[in-house]
Amino acid sequence: MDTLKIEMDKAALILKLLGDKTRLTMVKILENHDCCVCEFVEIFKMSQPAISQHVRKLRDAGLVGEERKGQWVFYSLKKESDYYPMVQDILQHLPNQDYKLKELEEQGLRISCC
Amino acid sequence: MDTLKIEMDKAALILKLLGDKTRLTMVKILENHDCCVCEFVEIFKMSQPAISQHVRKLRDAGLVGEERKGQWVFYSLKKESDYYPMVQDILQHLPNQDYKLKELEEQGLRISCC
DNA sequence: CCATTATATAATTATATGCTTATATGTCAA
DNA sequence: TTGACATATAAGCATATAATTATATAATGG
Repeated sequence: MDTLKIEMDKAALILKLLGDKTRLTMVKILENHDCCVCEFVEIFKMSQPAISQHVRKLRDAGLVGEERKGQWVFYSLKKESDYYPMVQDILQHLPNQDYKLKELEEQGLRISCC
Repeated sequence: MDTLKIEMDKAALILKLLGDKTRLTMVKILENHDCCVCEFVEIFKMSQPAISQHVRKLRDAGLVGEERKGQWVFYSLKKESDYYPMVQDILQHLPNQDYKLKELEEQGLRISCC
């Protein structure tokens, strides 16, 4: 048991963040694929500001990083985060969400810039 | 990867439950020791109803079980829960909380009935 | 039965959260 | 520069959450 420990306060904050179906699904998707905001808008059938606010919380906690590519901002899981090992352990218990991206591709809505 | 998967909705609910410092600490303590409400009251310096409401949420989710022993009701982690494997994976990232029970014992407040 | 101790529940309140609408910022292409 | 598209931010509102106080239930021991 030489895993790095996370302070209880911080762990609770991270779990609260992940304790929202939208954000949890976002993170699960980001496990395998980077995504931009407009893709999430399509996937979750949710307004752009709502999505923006969710990813901001994930970013503020250091769970995801952002990278601008032209008009788009792509989000990715930050594997360097102190919390990443715990997040990974959580994600492995969740069903793969790739089908959501597949649906996007079929509709021609997947962004593959650059 | 043959771990049983948890539906996203349910996983989010469990994570939200654990996304509270008090409940998260309770569960971490219960990992090693059963506890009764009055012990939690001492540990968290919190009112009895507040504690009661927290453990109720954990019980409603099936994360903990209760067993009456005389005047006391002891709570324990339910290892049979579908969520237990995920919970276990989370707990391993948290610092041991046994010192909280040690403090109780030193004050003679640990309940060891039966 | 009564008093004490432990726990649960109900009602209330303050704060947190997540969404909406409106608006601002940023990039691209004509 | 202007218009279109992508994203971010701010303000407002409705609901959820966690605490408190008051009260109810349950077990124990005189």
